[in-house]
Formats: sequence, C-alpha cells, structure tokens
Amino acid sequence: MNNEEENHLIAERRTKLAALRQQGVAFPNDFRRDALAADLLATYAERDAAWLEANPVRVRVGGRMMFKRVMGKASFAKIADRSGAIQLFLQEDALGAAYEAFKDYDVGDILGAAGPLFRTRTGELSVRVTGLELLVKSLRPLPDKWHGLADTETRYRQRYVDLVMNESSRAVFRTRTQIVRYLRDALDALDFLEVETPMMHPIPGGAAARPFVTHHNALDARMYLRIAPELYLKRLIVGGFERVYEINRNFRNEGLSTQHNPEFTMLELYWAYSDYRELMELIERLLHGLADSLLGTRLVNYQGRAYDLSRPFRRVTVAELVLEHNPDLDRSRLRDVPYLRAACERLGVPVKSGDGAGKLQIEIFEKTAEHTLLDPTFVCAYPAEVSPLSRANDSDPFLTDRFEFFIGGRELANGFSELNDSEDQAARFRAQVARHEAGDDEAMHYDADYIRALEYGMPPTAGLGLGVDRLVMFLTDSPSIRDVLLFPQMRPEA
RNA sequence: GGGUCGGUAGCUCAGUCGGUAGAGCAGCGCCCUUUUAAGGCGUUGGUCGUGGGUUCGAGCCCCACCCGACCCA
Repeated sequence: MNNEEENHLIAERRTKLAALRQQGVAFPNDFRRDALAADLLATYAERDAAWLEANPVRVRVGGRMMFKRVMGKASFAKIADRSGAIQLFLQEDALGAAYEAFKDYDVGDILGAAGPLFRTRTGELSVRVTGLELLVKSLRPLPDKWHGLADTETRYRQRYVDLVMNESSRAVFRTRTQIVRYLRDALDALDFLEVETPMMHPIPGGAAARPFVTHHNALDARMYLRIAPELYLKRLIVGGFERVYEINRNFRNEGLSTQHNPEFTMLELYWAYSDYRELMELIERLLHGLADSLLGTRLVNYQGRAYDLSRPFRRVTVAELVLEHNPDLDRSRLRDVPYLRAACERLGVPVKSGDGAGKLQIEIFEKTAEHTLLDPTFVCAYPAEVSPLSRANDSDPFLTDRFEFFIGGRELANGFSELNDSEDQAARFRAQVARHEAGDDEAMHYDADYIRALEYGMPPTAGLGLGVDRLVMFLTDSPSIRDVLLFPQMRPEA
C-alpha cells in the first residue's frame, strides 16, 4: 500500500506523462466544451441514425475516460462529465496520428473530443470523433470497472475515487444538497432570516455535550468549537429578528458511530410568538414537502422497512412510553427517585448519585423505548431536569413544553417552547453548574451574557434543532452517517 | 472501552489438513473498423496490514499492535 510509487501501473503512466511534457504543454487549458453528455442524450433521444446523418450535430465534449475498447483501426470509449457519460467512436481513418496517441491513453485520463453525433448499430448515441485531445494524464489506476470500489475504508478516505466510480454515491450527495435547499426555501418562504453565528464560543452552551477546546493566541483565551448555536440565535430573538435560522456545523467531542460524527450539520430555528406545538406541525409539513418533492411519494423505504409519512405522526409523552415499555412500573411512582433508581439497576442502566426523577425517567426511556420508535413519533413532556433551556409546563413544572422527534428509532429533532424567564433560566444554569462541579462534564456552564439578554425580554418563542445528516440518511436510505458526509471523520492513516 | 467479522496483485475476490501464493478485470505485447463486462493468443505484477513467536516449514496456528465495518456500553 505504501510503495505505490513503485507500482508498475503508475510507473507506466508516469513515463507517458514524461513523454507528454517533452511534446509540449502536458496540462492544456484551452479546450472548451459546448455540451454535456446527459443533455445530448436527452436532446437527441428521439433522433434516429438517419436524422443525425442528414442533420449533422457537431459537439465538443470532455470528461474522464471510464472505459476504452480498442478494436484494431476503430475504438470505443466512454467519457463521464458532471451530467453523465457519452460514448466516443474513434477511427484511424478520421484521426490519423491522434488515433495512435489515443491507443496509449488510459482509463481515467481526462479527454476533450469533438465531432458529429451519430447512432451505432445498436442505437447508442455517440460522438464520431474528428478531433481529440488529452487534457490530463491520470497517473493512478481506477478500480475495476465492473465491480467498482467496494472497500468502505477507501470509499471514505478517498471520496474522490468513490465519486468517480459510484453513481449511487454521487446521487446521495446531490440529494443532500437538494434537501438543504428545500429547507432553506421553505423557511425563507415563512419569512425566517438565515443568519450565521459564531462557531468559536468563549462558553460552550446550548446542548449537553463535551466540546472541542482550542486557544486564541492574541486574546490568550480558551475557546470552544460550538456544540450548538442555540444561545446566540435566541439573543437574535431578543434583538427583534423574531424568526431566524442557521444551517451549519456543530462539534461534539464524542465517539464515532453510524449515527455520530464529531462535526455534524444542524438546522436550528427560532420562532417568536409560537410554541412547541406549532413546531411539530412544521416538522410534519417539512417532511411531507421533502418526500413529495424529492421522492415523489410519502411512502419512504428505509433499510428495508416502509415508512408511511402520510399517516399522522404519533404524539406521546415520555411517561406514557416508559409505562408502555415497562409494564411492571407503577404509574404513581414515576417521580419516586429510589423507585426509579431500583428500576434502572434492574435494567442495567448506570445512574449517577445526583440524578433526579426526571433524569432517571429519561434513562429508562432511552434504554427501553427509544429504539422502538420506528414510525414518525413526537415524544412530548420532557422533564425539566434534562431540559435546562425549555419553558416549564404551566400546569406541571416537573415537565417542560418540549418534544423530541424520532424516526427509525433515532432522534431526528428536538424542539421546545423556549424558557424566556431570565430568573428561572439563571436558576437552571446554577443547577447545571452544580452538576458540572459534581463531575458531569456534559452539564452546562453559566452564561451571564445570555441571562443579561433574557433580562431585556425575549418574546414567547419556539425553537427547533433538526439533525440534517440523519434526515439525509433517512431520505437517501443510507445506513451510516458516513454515507452522507463527503469526508467523514476517520482515524489518521498509519 | 468490550464483542464479532475483515485487511492476500491497481480493483473485486479465492486460497483445502501448516508443504512451490491463485482467478477475473486492469496493465504490457500481438491480432482485430460498430463494441456494450467486446473477443482471440501470449505475458508482467505479491513486504499475504505490522511486529514478534511456535514449527524442518506459516497467507493459514499463537501473542501484541495498526486500520476498517457492524453490534454492545
């Protein structure tokens, strides 16, 4: 693997490149295309061989040669551009010396070709090449044209090779862009303002997670890569923007898995004069719109299971799900700490000494219920203990006006009516600091400026965080988050 | 962190009981003017992930480590 420089395949190509340098400009940049493969295939789809003969269409196409088939004095090749691929037909009679040169070209080389369109005997639209130019000599051999690139490690580490070889991979990333564009268009249409807030925070906040730490030399200050933009976006609500959103990266210093990458993309939106119920309706509308516009159906297949998004999304509370999946538990004792602690121990869930009933309920929920939430489900009424930024419920302050949204057993979104009582927020921060000092390094810090902002008054507001990567996974039937990240985090190569 | 599986030619993969490292594709040479994984003949190419160990002999057995995938915490 590490002596590729000595590989004879590469060595042969280097020799060819050296010869090209001797002949002149080896990397020309004066070839210009006037057509893309897929456009030609679509435009002339209905034109038969006779029509093309009678109405010559001269084109200039360029791209990477994906196969090459020499048959004596005539050859076929196929070049791929960003739109697709088109076949070239090359003849010694028409090309002369250029034909001899072509026989030395390798699959993977980047070519420019010119000539009229025609149809082969089997009816494939092709370019009868009258002019041919090698634009870039490729030094490294591509994977097997039939089996493609299957090795997952190479697909992730050398995504450029994956993209060259696998149309399915290209399709995932095109779809990802369409999803993000759909979300932007939908929110823009609702008069939300897209903003950018800091990625480097003096105080990490807005989520329960371990941050990446860095250092600013000029300020001699410790900085944290953001774990969430939440507290900055809500400052903008205080400032009067009323409807804001940001789609960008968050960074969390945690393990890697099929659902976790250290940097991941989150949509966060804040919506003044709204509440968590309207957020749930918004999520349903967004998913319907995405399915309709991207897939053309609300019946989504994900990893072999059908998800019917047209059915109403289930809404259920944390407590109901805990009881549903732990029928032995006593409904009347769901806030009894020793009782819940014993239940956690029976389930093999680790508990910390400071955990209250709310935290213990969530531990039980995550252990027994979360993974069963396949069809779209809003889980509501999260305990205040685990929701330090959420508005307390008016009739039951043990709970908050908060939900999480699950699909396929995975958390896709988290939304709540925002806590805009500055004194309550200050008390919640103090409780978090106490947890942090007790050893919970995911607990939040006290953000005095955020409290100051709330003291100016934040209108009643609803806020949502939606995991874009997981949404893309669901809509592209991808089993791993690495399949929807162009360059997923990997251990450095040895 | 624990478990399972994997790493052999550029790619995709075989490799039996521990006994001379293989195939297809690609490459190289020759033939071939409408191919569709083109075809025919010939042929090059290996630090078997890395380092130890056992053995007369290790791709294969043992130990440690590296990288990856999946599951669990």
